[in-house]
Amino acid sequence: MTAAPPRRRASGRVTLDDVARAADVSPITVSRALRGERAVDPALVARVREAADRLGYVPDPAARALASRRSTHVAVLIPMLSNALFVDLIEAVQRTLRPAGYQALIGVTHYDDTEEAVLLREQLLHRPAGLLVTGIDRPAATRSLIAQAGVPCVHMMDLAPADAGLYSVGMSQAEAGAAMTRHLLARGHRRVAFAAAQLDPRTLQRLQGWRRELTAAGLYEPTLEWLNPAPSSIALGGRMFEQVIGQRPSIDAVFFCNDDLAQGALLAAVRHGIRVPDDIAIAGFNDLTGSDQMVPPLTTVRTPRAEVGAAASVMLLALMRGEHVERPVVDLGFELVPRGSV
Amino acid sequence: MTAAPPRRRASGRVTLDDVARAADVSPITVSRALRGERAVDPALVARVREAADRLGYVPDPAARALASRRSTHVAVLIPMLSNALFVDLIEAVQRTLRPAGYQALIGVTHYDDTEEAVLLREQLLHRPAGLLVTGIDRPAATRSLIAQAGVPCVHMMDLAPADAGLYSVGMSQAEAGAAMTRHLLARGHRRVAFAAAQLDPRTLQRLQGWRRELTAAGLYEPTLEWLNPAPSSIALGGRMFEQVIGQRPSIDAVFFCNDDLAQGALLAAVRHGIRVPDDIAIAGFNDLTGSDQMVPPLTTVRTPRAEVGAAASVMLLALMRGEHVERPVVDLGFELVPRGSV
DNA sequence: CTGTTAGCGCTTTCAG
DNA sequence: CTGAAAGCGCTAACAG
Repeated sequence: MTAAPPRRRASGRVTLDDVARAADVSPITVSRALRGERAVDPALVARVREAADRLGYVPDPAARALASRRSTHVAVLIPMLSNALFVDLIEAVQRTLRPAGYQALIGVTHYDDTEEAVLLREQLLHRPAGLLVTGIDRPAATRSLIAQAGVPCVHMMDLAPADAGLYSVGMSQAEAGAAMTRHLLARGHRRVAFAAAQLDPRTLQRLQGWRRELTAAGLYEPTLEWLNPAPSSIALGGRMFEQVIGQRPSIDAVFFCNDDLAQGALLAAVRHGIRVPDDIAIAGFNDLTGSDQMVPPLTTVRTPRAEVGAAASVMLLALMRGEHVERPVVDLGFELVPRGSV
Repeated sequence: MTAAPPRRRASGRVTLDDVARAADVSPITVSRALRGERAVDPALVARVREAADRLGYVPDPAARALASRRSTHVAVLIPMLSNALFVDLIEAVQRTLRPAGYQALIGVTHYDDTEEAVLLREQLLHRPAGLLVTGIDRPAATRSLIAQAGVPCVHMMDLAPADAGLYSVGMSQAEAGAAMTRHLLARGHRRVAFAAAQLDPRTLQRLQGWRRELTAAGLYEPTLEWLNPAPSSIALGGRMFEQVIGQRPSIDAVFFCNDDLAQGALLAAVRHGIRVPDDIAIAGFNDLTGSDQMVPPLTTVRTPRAEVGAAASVMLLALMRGEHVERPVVDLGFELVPRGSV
């Protein structure tokens, strides 16, 4: 009785075994040599490397994921791609993760907690090696989903409390809001409105910063708050600005929570022949593309999103290697950018 | 000599075998029932489904990819995330692919053929189930890389020649460029410049459309072309506009290849006190966010990128299922949007 | 229509 | 420091 003829599904692909045979070592040694895991004789490593290069060997991610229960994917959750802020963030993340052999899986939550939870669950099935999420505030269920996943996670664009046991790279949104408010006050503005859309957690923190400073100056009034849960956009900024000047002509400055709103306001001002900053000052947030080209150029706060994306990725890379991270909370600060609109 | 005791690495995960045991069928039947592949007795399907649901079974993508040599990933290659056009495209792609169980792997080429080839090679290692790329024109090496990959591919935002054997969903960039040019001529403009940045293939096709119409009208002159290979941006649009009016005051209209350039030009015009369209008309392309808010509102061409993303994904879905696609080339057209700037 | 068997290509576990 | 054996969880191939 001879054994049934082997029916191979030969893929034509160069496998670890091929390399092992070529280098005359066992497959596991190839695996270890190539991954740099455990100590392997330098001479063997060189031989294996040479053979792998010669044969054009490339590890199969699926096989690797199956055997190790860990993929080369990093799930990245951001609220919105149409906010240029997150495009810069994503670009930096990709630029850092790719050379290290990781693939970013981008999930867009549309600022929706439920959608974020769904995306998270989906991504977790793919056994990502790491997780990059935007912000700290989220429902307890989602927080524990992340904690239970057993996957390292770094939070971006905000700072976790030091005792939360979370990793985060970002800046204080409240401080940034406060800084711009102080700038407006320092420039002599007294009735400083705060106009916001979307109302996501970070926006609300900026609102807190504004409130704090205005209250400290004895200038706070609830009627100075213009909050709109609709998605932020240039068009909405124009409409909100028209509301403000129509309903409260005494307001002499508007601090918009995002540059797109402020840009829309600036354009509306041009349309209505309102002089900025003489009639009214306008400030934005994030220093998005085009803000420096507005007429007048928009005073804003530059947020270090590219730096955040890069630093968060570097931190995640360390965590994925199982390394200890000295500073789990990294504050990258912000920069007030005074231009002509204030 | 007894065999070594089985050392299970029990992952705690519910596997296909668990479901098979619970439903009292063989694993392969579970596999087939759940995938709807091949005919399986409806009664068995129901039993398997019930067991799977009860146990909370979720297939492991890595195991599936390894065994079938096909993942649930779709590689999506776009030139740039900072062009809002592609954000809309990506959003539509994700919205179509995700419910069908596919994950979009986004690769950004930065309008670079080499980077595109590198990304393609990387993605192909992950054995994507499908491929979505931007545009038709690319080096022969990259084209054959795609052809050799044995993975269905749909091209977006441009139309392949009918006999190329390629799948594409988009619109004629040249026709769109021509249409805007005719509009400018119809509005009485005679010295119509074409200003472009980036100079990617689709931009150059729009240039061709403009050339054709201007030549037909006997108005073509090489000095009317303002081509700049730098990345497109609002700031660059402003600078290019200043060049045009500084060096060729006789030009009475500028057709920008993208809205961000045109927006920058419009802002520069406000800055310089140039009246648009009285002194000079300005036209854009793509109808990006904010174009309708400019002063005056920007005349542009609306490109159906969301529709393209959705239709291309639907076509790819069919191809991935191995279905025959009736119309491999789908022209979704474009729409001239006359506003105040012309 | 259902099952058996043999892998996919890699890494883990346990020894040496 | 190196290796042998045993899967990871699933599907392709080949029967029946």
